Amino acid sequence: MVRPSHVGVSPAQNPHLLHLLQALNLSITTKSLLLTQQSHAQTYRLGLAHHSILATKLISAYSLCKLPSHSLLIFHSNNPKNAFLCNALINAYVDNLRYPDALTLFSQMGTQYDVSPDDYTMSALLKLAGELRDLVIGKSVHSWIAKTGFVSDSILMNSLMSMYRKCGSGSGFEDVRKVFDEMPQRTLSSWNLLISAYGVYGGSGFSGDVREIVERMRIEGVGLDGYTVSTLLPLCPAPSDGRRCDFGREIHCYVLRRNVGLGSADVHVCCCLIDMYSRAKNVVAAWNVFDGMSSRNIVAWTCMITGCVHNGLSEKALMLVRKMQVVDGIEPNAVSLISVLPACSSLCSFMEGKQIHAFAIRKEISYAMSLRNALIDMYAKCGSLDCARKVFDEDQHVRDSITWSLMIAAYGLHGDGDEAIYLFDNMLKLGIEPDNITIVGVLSACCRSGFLREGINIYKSLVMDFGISPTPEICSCVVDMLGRSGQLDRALEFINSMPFDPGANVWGALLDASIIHDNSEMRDLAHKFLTHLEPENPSNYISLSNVLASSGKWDAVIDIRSTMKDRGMNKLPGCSWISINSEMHSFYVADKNHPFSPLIYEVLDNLFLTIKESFPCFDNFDEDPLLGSCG
DNA sequence: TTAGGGTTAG
Repeated sequence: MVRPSHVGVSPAQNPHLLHLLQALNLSITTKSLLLTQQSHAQTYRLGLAHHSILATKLISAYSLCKLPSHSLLIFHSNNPKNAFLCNALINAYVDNLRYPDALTLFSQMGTQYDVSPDDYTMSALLKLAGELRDLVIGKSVHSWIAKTGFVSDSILMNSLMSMYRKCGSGSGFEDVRKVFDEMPQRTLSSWNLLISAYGVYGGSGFSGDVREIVERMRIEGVGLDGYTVSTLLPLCPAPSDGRRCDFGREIHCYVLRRNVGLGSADVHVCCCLIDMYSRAKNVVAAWNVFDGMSSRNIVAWTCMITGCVHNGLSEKALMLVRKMQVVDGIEPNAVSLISVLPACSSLCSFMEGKQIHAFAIRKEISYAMSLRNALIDMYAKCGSLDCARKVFDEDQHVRDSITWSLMIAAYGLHGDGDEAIYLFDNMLKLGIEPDNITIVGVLSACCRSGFLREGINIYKSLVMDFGISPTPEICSCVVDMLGRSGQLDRALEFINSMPFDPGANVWGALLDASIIHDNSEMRDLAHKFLTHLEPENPSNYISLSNVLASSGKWDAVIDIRSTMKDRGMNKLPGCSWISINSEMHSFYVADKNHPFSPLIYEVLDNLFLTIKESFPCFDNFDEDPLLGSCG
């Protein structure tokens, strides 16, 4: 294709022009506004303000500095227009999310400026179509490519794959693969886009495993680069997926052997490795990758923090937040704080959580919705409903369905069913659609507060008026509500009417309820199903064993304990903990190892006495098998 | 001047 010639002399003939081009290339690489403005001023000083190559570069440079309006001024001051100027401005609009302006300019190219769109124009439009998820525009460009014979342009075809990957069309992976299959020439990016599409669509429309794509790459002699690796690693299954997780390790070995990317200096690849090992519960391997990195950015630190939190290493996660500032001088951002807040919850470390909140306020990032949601969750789980509510009330315009769900669940957790229902009603009145987690939150709140009628009414209304399909978790809440209120027959009737096979959580709810209400027939039924569904879960045996022991049925207890022994089942004893003056105190059931044990049990005995006096129905309190060990 | 990668809340 013949390109329009630029106005003015060539860079080789004019050293000033060459110098300015180099300066503008540097402005583009560094995204420096100062350098862009200085270069812009120089174009006037040297009488090159209307040189179209410089103008094109200036349009791109101002766009990268997030000033597309400046790009437009440059465009207007250069005549006649050519494809370079138009494409640069269309790209500036697309990159700065000004999609309608990009489309307007595209339509003006032929009508107003007498410029024909080219492959670069189409590439920009494919990016726009992808961002807008506009398949009509995307398919129009596809037709243009087919008509003009640009199918041999592998970069443009890669843009087409990218568009189909973003838009999805119901055919999912198939559309992307079709473009890939029909490409006369492929680049490594074509393979990377294919793998990326596999990740987006989970391989639907593709019968094989992602490993088959990698194997094809090997057969065709295409090596993996940093992009390939960081696209593949998130697809490696964690052990909980029930599949082998060797693939991630194989990729890691490949990275080390071939020094993919820049090996330990490739932050992207290392972050993906940390994430892969963390998901595989191999936090030691994740830590080794992190320690071996030659330089770490905020994402790397946050990856490692997340890895620690997901693997129960809460103290280490909090330590990393301090260390990232001291060692690398990197301040945590909103994502880092969101990642570490669950560590405060799991340690019940209210003060640490509050310090993180204060830090977010100081750094003026506390308004971010995700961070506020994480703060609500942390405060509720650390026992401060008031602080959670303060964050919730801060700005009613910065609330999404998760914000509401968290606050409803917080009231449920703290036994305030009335407020949970009140908030749920308000949420519906404001037109915010509840999702399954909101529903579980409000039903659990009803259950905990003993609000059977209210809970059942909410459930019925959601199914009848909102057309919500009950999930196993929602059904489990209903069984729990009915069971705890003593309506065991109704709970069983509900289980039998469920549109799917009841899972362990449903039978578990019935088992707990039948133990509370001493219904041995229902208890044995629930236990039978539960152990059938989860034969290796020790909790299912322990709960029954405790009940049988309390009623003196020692033969049955011995049977259960020997079954557990035969199957090698061990259950870690439950543990509670509390942080007092930054010191953690933990307690097991009937634990008397704490130095203040005599005092603690004295206070506990007094509490039991007070409850007994207030509620005579608790006369058999200290004979209760679940509480007897405390006294 | 056109394509592809990493961390986050219930």
